[in-house]
Amino acid sequence: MIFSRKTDYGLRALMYLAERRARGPVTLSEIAEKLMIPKAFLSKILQQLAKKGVVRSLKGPSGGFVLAVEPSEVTLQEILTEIDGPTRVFECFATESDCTLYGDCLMREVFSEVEDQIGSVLSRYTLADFRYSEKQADSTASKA
Amino acid sequence: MIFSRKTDYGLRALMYLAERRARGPVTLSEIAEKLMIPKAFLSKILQQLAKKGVVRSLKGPSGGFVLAVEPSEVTLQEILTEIDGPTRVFECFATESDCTLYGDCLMREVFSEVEDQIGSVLSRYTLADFRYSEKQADSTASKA
DNA sequence: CGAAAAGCGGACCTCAATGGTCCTATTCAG
DNA sequence: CTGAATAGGACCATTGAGGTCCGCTTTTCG
Ligand code: FES
Ligand code: FES
Repeated sequence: MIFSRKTDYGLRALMYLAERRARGPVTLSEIAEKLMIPKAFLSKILQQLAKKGVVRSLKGPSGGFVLAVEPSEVTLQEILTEIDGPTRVFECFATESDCTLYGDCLMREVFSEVEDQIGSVLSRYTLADFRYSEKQADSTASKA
Repeated sequence: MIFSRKTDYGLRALMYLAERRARGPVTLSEIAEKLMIPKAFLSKILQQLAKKGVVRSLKGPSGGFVLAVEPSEVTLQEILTEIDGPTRVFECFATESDCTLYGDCLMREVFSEVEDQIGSVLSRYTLADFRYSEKQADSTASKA
C-alpha cells in the first residue's frame, strides 16, 4: 500500500474539519467518534498536521481543532506529503558498476517518471474537492 | 518505497539474463556474485519468476536459469507485478457511511487514477529497454 | 551406478515500520 | 480553582520485508 492508514485517517479528518470550518473548533473526540478513528492515534496525526500549519489547535474548554487553510488552496499532494512524507518510488541497490549505464540508467528515469505522474495526479485535487457530506436525513432517505 | 528491494534484485537479474540469453543457462551463483545479491534470496526470487514462466530453470550440472520470454515482449509492468504483486495504492478504512459519497467517493477515483498512471508508465517499457552492459574495459577508462 | 552439481522448497530468523496505547503536563474558560 | 481540552513523550504489538538454512530432488557425466 502506497498510502498508509495514517494518511487515510488524516485525510478524512481534514475533510471533516473542512466542513465544520465556520462552526469553530471541533474536539478530537467528536472527530474520532464520527469517523471511527482511534482517538489517541488521531491525536498524533492532528498534532503533526498542527505543526505543519494545516490545522490549528486550541487548548482548554471549548477548544479543539480548526482547519487553518483554505480547502481549495491545499492539494492532495501537499496533504499526503505532510502526513506520510514524500512518496518514494524506487531505490536502486546496485553498486555503481552494476547499474546498466552508471549514473544514467534508464531505470532511474522510468521511476522518476512514475513519481512525476503520481504527483501530477495528486496535485490536481484540493481538499475542497472532497466533501464530508453528513448523509443528512437519517439515511432511510427519499421522501419521508 | 513503492517497489521493494526484491523487485530491484529481480529486475536486475532479468536484465542480466536477457544479455546472456544466447549462451545457455546461467547459474544462480554467477548472477548473485556479479550483481551482488544474496544468493539464497535471489534463489527465491528466481524460483518465483520460474513459476510465472518468465525464466526457465534447469537442474543438474550445467543447469541454471534462462530467460523464457522475448525481452521486448515483457513489460516492466508485468515484471513488477509478478515479483511484488499488483501495486496497491490506497485502501480506505472508513465504514460505508463515513465515506463521503458512499461507494462513489471521489477519493477512490483519484487513487485509481494514480494507479492507472503508474501502470501506464510501466507498460511503456520492456525488458529490452534495459541492457546490462558489462562495463567492459576495466573502468579506469579514457585513453591509457 | 554413483557422485557431484545444480535448483527446490519449507522452516526459520531479525529488524524496522506501522499502528496504536497510556500517562502526565499544560493551557485556558468560566 | 477546576474541569475540559490538547501536547507530547514513553511504550507496546503486529506485520512484512529481507534474509538464512538445510535437507530433498533432478540431472549430467565418468
Ligand atoms: S541498475 Fe539500478 S538504477 Fe540502473
Ligand atoms: S472516505 Fe474513504 S474512499 Fe471515501
